[in-house]
Amino acid sequence: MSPDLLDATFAALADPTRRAILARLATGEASVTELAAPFAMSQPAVSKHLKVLERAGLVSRGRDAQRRPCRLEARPLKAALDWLEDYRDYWAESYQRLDGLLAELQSEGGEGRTR
Amino acid sequence: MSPDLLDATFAALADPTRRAILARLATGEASVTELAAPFAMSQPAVSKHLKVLERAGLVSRGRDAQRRPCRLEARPLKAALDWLEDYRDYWAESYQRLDGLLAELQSEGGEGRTR
DNA sequence: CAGTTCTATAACCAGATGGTTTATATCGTC
DNA sequence: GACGATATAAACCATCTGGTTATAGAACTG
Repeated sequence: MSPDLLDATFAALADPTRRAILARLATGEASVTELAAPFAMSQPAVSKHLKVLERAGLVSRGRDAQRRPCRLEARPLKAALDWLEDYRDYWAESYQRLDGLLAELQSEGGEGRTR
Repeated sequence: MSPDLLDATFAALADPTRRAILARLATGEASVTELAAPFAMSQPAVSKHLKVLERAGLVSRGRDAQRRPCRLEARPLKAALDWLEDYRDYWAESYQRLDGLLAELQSEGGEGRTR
């Protein structure tokens, strides 16, 4: 997976408002105003959060008259989870068995990116 | 788990440099300069990244003479993974069976936080 | 067509982030 | 005690983030 998408996904998840939005969307589609209702913040603020979620591919949007219903897209969540799975051995069992882990990690490890 | 810790954990993971550092630490303890070597950035920049990881509880540090060896702490990774697990049903199987999910999500969903 | 509702955009602001360079502290060695 | 190596801290800067208010667009309703 492209690192940039992982970046965007983890960044999107690093905000409690956005996690709450995802939680709400797990119960079904919702419009922007429906999503904004529980929060003590303006509607444009929620629209911005939705854009962040959209950029990460976590939310897609439809069209229903003047409403733009939001739907949860879980594929990036799976990618994030897959990344985390590589570290499962660290809190499980014997703190050993990191054999298969290394090969997987090296692919991103030696990048030398500047940012 | 406290939302702030989840915030810090996901935010820490949203940077490829920091993920690479964690990958390196999965192979064992390392000093700051060892960690900085693969990257095209100054050593203080890496120290800053380490501070972010430390704040998220993902890295702990020891003392070995003038070296401050870093060690991976995976517990926050488990917390992040646990959060993601709640959405597993979304990419698996039938896109149904979200029953048990709701109760779990409601705890964070209705916060109404401002930031 | 006028008004209302839903959403997006623009302009602005404070604070965080990610990097830099320079300086300072800590520790072992000679 | 001076030097070299390791790491932190400080000051600075550009950009991003998360919020605001105000405005504009898009689509239904009377």
